[in-house]
Order: sequence, then structure tokens, then C-alpha cells
Amino acid sequence: MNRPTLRDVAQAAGVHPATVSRALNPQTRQLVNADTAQRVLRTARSLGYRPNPFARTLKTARSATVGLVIPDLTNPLFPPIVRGLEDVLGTAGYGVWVVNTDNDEQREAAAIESLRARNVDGYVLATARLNHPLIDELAAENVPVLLVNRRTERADIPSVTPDDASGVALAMRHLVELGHRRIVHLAGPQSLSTGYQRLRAFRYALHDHGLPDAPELVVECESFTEDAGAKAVQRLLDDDVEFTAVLAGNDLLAVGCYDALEERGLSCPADVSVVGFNDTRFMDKLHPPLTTVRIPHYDIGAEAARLLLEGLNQPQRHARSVLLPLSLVVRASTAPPAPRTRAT
Amino acid sequence: MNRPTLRDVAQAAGVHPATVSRALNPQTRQLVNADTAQRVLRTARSLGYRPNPFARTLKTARSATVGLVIPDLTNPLFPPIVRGLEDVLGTAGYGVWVVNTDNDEQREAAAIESLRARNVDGYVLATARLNHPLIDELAAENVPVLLVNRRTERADIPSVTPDDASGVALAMRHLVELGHRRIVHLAGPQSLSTGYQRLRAFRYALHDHGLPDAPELVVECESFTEDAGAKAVQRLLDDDVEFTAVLAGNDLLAVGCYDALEERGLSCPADVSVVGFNDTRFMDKLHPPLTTVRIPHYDIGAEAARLLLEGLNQPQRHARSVLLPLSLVVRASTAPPAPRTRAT
DNA sequence: TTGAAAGCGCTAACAT
DNA sequence: ATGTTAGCGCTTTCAA
Repeated sequence: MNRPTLRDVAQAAGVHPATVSRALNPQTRQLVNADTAQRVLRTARSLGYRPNPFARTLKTARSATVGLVIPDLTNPLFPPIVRGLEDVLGTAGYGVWVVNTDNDEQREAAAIESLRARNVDGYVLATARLNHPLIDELAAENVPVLLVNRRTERADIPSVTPDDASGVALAMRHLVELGHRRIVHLAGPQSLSTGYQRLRAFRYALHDHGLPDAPELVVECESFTEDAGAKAVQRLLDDDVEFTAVLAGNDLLAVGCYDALEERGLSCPADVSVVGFNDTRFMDKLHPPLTTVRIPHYDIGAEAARLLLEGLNQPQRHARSVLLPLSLVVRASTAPPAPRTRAT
Repeated sequence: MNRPTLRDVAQAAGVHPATVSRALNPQTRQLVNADTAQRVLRTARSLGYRPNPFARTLKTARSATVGLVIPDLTNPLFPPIVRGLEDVLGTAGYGVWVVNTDNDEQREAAAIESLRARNVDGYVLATARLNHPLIDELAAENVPVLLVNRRTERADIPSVTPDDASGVALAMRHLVELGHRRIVHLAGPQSLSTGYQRLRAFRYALHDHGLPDAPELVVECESFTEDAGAKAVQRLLDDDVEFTAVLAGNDLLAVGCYDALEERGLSCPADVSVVGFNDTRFMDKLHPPLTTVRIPHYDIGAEAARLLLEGLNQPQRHARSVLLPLSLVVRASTAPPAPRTRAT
């Protein structure tokens, strides 16, 4: 026999389909006699009844799904975010459609379009650039939109992001306390809030510690990749810039830095201390294990889910943004600088 | 104005909704006059019409979605599989629901139930154990089921898996050619096809190379984790087992092996060569970079998608299973053994 | 080649 | 407290 429908349950229980609907929905169960409700629930279970979500969505115009837009699932940053989001939204009865953009604007447009076609009830975007017209458009529609990990310039779009400024401050304090004075920042793309905020915080930190803001100590990388990190450090060494420590804009840049140092026969931390950002998987297995700022990625996803649920349940409510606290994980890649400034 | 429906398009184009439906569906477009079809397509586009997938599913009883069951998305093995699957299925108009089981039977049952509730048209399972009644049940239903990465005992359930036997043979040949004779295998769980097949292949390889099958050279690990790998190697060293190389059942076991060697002051590859399995991300950044058997995870997902589509389109067709070829990635963790057998 | 009509399974306004 | 009714948007059989 085919999958039983609500009518089948109604027939078996000797009531009208509408009664079954009311009895099965916890929201409306009190509208129906307790005994009948019991009977309905039992027959539903005995028949192995499962509501058809498509029929429900067609009727209610709410799909109980949300869309998550990320650059690339194989970037180790995102799986924990996805799980945090799914775990919390799943409890609330929502499913999550995950789409990848590979940092390509066209693919992003197509991805968002595919979510639109699926009638998602809300959007979570991990692809925000500071200036991002597509997101502005989306936010103008009548659907909750939430940014994770990165933000846009616009303060009115709610977001869940790491407290980049505090993270950089932690890392810088650590380096300064170790005795470093010539600290390089491998800055991420300045079109991204993460890249931008971390550079900004770096400059603040220099000021706070009474260190000069020397322009040659900042390298802007075009992307958050190993390759960009390696190139940046190679350039610094080629230019004979003196430094004893590197604060990388993220872990991949730090890994690239490791590569460049090794290639030039420099040792970490003996010659150069390195700090990363994110504490992605296996950063503790590098050689040396990487000191890095830990971002609670799972919590970013979970908190995003909570905020989105608020927006879904009370659309009129004023949107909030959340900064999640970070912590510094000290490992062997940072140590006091060599007695004298490294001679290049 | 609200999202336009098929009726809106029909009205604007001056035709019956049924005609619009026929014109919009490439399958039935030839049933309608070419000019009318053109006109319908244009008005649909100009109105920004998007078909409602829920209405379609309700009518056709096909959801155009498949379910993917994996242990844990944060295991770096799975993101590439997910992407391969999504990329190919997406092209065919299917969406993928991903659910995690965390290697817990109850959660697996709940996960599969959630997919059932969503009316998925097919299942892809990455959680197979050799003996797996739940999968047998699922396969008995009238829905395509496909296994990836691991298989069950039953040969009649189609699967896409790595050619573990060949992979082990490659690794063993490499070690033997380097001169190793006392080679340890850190075997994965024997309840999983991967753990089982690789151990089996290890024994075959010993035989092929005329090496003795010494029982003390095999350690069965309870799980594919760093911790299990470290414990296994600690035990070998405690027991004074002599060996010059380790063939780990997967990369995580190899990483655990690294940890144990370092803890005991042994050096890789000077004292012990190590080979991993999977070539997951960052294995090239370990110290030393890990020689490992590369598994084409993206291709596993992509091939699974193709096979599943076959099953979806031609249910009567005989199911096939596919073994994907592996390759050995030689890095610095393997070298000829020290002149004399290591004295313990 | 196009139109008419029915119905997929569910919910919600209204009636009793 | 329960039943009646209509309809969400689409596809598909049948009729013209």
C-alpha cells in the first residue's frame, strides 16, 4: 500500500481530515477533544503516517527551509558553521540548503536564485563583501537575511561575526609581551570585513603599545590563501624588511608564511614568530604547531540559527548583530625574538 | 505584487495555464505551437515567473531531492564528496539534503527518517558498516540506494568506493622498494569495509613480496582517529616490536602515529617511515609531509551522482558498483630504512 | 494544437 | 468540539 495520507488516518480513526490535522499539529491540538486527539495520534502512528511537507508548504507558503550561501565547503572554516546552523535549525524543524559560490559573483547570483526557487524562508550568507549590492537587494526583499563570519558596510543587516578587533589585540599583546617590536601584518583582502577589521585592529594595537605604524610592515594579500601568504613573505624578505614576528590575517596565510620561511632557510620561532587566525583543523599539527586566534565556528553557526529563528518568528523585531568572543591559542610558533634583530 | 504563478503567466500570454505548463516544460514543449511557446516563454521571463517546486512535487510525487548520510561534515573526507555529488546532481535539477550521524546508530535512524519525511527520491550513504541491517531495510524499499566510500557485505547494493586493495598494494610496493621488511599495519575498524579491505590487501601484499605475515605487525584500531593511531604505536613500542615502517589505515591514524613517535623521541623517516591513506587536506604540511594514498573524493561524489541518476531515471536497470583508482603521493615521510634494524 | 477539469495532501476560515 | 469547504500551484488525462 501507498504512503498513508491524512484522509487515511481520518477514515481509520472515524473523524474528519480537518480534525486529524488539528490533532496532529501541537499548535492546534487544544482545539480538539483530548480523547479524540489521543485516538488520532495512535492511529496515525499505527498506520505509519508521515505528513507530506510539500502539501503543507503549498498551503502555508512557508517551506521550513533556509538557505546557506558559502564560498566553498572544502574550506575547513565552513563545515563547523554548517553543523552549528543545522543542529539548531533542525531542532526547530527547519532544513538547510547549502550552496557554494567558489567566490564567483555569477555563481553566487545563480546560487541565490536556486534558493529563491526553492522558496527558502530565510538566508544565511557567509560570502559578504563590504560592498555587496546583491546582498542589499536580498535584504530589501521581505525575507530575513543574516550574515555570518563577514559583514557588509551596512550596519542594518544583522550578522554573527568573530570579534576580530579583540582577537588581533590578544595576538598583539602576546607578541609584544614576548618582546617583539617589529611585527608584520599579512592583511587579508580589504574588500572583506575580516581583512579590513583585522588590519584596522592591528594599527590600533600598534598605537596602544606605543609602536610605530611603519607602512612596510603591512602587506595586503589579494586572497586568504597559502599562496598569497607565501608571496607576501617572500616580498618582505626580498625587500630586506626587518621583522621578528608575523601576525597573519588567517591560518592559510600563516601556512604560506611557513612555506616561505622554510624556503629561505629561516626558522620559526627562532628567527620569526608566527600567529594565525581561525584555528582551523590541523593547525596544531604543523611544524611548529601554530599559535592562532581561535574562532568558535560552530557557535557562529548556532548563534546565527538562533537569530534567524527570531527573525522568522517575529519579523517586526529589530534586527541584532552579534560579535563572538575569541581566544588566543598559544603554541610553539611564538617565542621571544632572537637577542638582536635578525640581520638579513 | 506577489510571486507570479502559472495562471498569471497564462493570463498575460492569453492562453490556458495548461498550455503554459506544457510550453515551460522542455519535455512537453513539442506539444505546443512553436510561436505560442515562444510567447509564453517571453512573458514568463518578463514577469519573473519561477515554478513552485512544492506544487510540482505534490502533483508528480517526485521531490527532485536526494539524501546524503555522512558521519560528520567536519571530517575533511566528506566536504569534497558532498561537492562532487551536489555539482553533478545540481546540473540534473536535484537538490541534496545532507545529514550527519556522528557515528551514532540512533542518530542515523533519525537522520534517515528525516530524509524519508522529506520525500527524497534516493539515498546516498557514506556510513555503511559491513553488517548494516538499517541499510538492508532501506534497500528493500522501492528507492534507489547508493553507498559511497564504504560498502556493506551485500554485493547487491551498488556502491562507489576507493580501490583499497590497489592502494595498499601501491603503498606496500613503495615501502618494499625502499628496502623495508618489517612493516606495521595500523588497521582500521574491521566492521568497516575500508578497514577490512585494507588489512586484507596488506596481508596479500606481504605474501606477494615474500614477507612473513607476522601477527605482531598488525594492530587493529577501534576507530579511524588520531588517538587510536597514537595508542596503537605506543603499544607497539612498549611491546618492543621491531619495525621500520608503518602503513596506516588512514591519515588520521598516521597523524596519531607521528605523535607517538615524537613522544618517544623517534624520528620520521629516519627511524620509521609512515604512509597514510586518503590524502586529506594539510597532509602535505605535516612534518615531515606525509606520503599517502590519494583517494579522489570529489570524483567519488560525482560518480555516485551519475550512478544515482541512472537509478532514478531507469529503475529497472541492473545496479552497478564502481571502484575508483587510487594513486600514491610520495612525500618525505618515507625513506629507506636505517642500515640496521632499529634497536629498541 | 489548445482548453477543460480534476486532484495531488494539506490547512484554515467559516459554519454548525 | 467537529465538520464543511475552498484552495495553495501545478500536471495530466480527456475532450474538442
